[in-house]
Amino acid sequence: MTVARDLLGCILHTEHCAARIVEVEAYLGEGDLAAHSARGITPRTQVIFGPPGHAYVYFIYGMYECLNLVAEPKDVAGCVLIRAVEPVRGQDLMEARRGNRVRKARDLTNGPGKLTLALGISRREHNGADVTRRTSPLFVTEPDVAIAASQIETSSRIGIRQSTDLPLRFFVRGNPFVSRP
DNA sequence: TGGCTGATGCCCT
DNA sequence: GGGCATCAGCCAA
Repeated sequence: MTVARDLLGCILHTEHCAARIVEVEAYLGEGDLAAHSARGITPRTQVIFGPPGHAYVYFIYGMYECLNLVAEPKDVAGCVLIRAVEPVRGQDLMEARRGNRVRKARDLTNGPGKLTLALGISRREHNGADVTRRTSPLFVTEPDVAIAASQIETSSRIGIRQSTDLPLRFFVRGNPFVSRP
């Protein structure tokens, strides 16, 4: 939960692109039925139970991939879903990868499935990547512009059917790339 | 502007 | 075989 808030403002880097994280959701280990880790270790969820600072990329609804960052020590479940980012570098490439249908700038990366497409993130190439190393195909660096605590807004999580009441979604107030206010 | 729906593949029971 | 941490397009107002 603390990690989730700290990730706001951080910069996510892939090979040719960089983007600022503006919306996240925390998924806890115990008692959080909405989390993929709720039923223990499976082939899909083993990364979540590994060391922190690694990427958990999963496939959903038959066509989208979503990016999480593992937040808890080894053997403890807990991760942060990256829900929206603001492009910083490589915007042309993001547009090319998203296709010509994108009309407004914010539609490029204002959702978990959209940002993985735009940044070129996939299970095959990025699941399990160590995001603390600059040599990694996917890594995170400190904020270029600090996000004040007063700018962080909290809400319940989006798109889930279990544990819908927990206040575990965090986003930057007023940022146009946030998926929903 | 907001609500509904089809697309589509994988994971787990 | 059911359900899913989604998205874009369509429709009614």
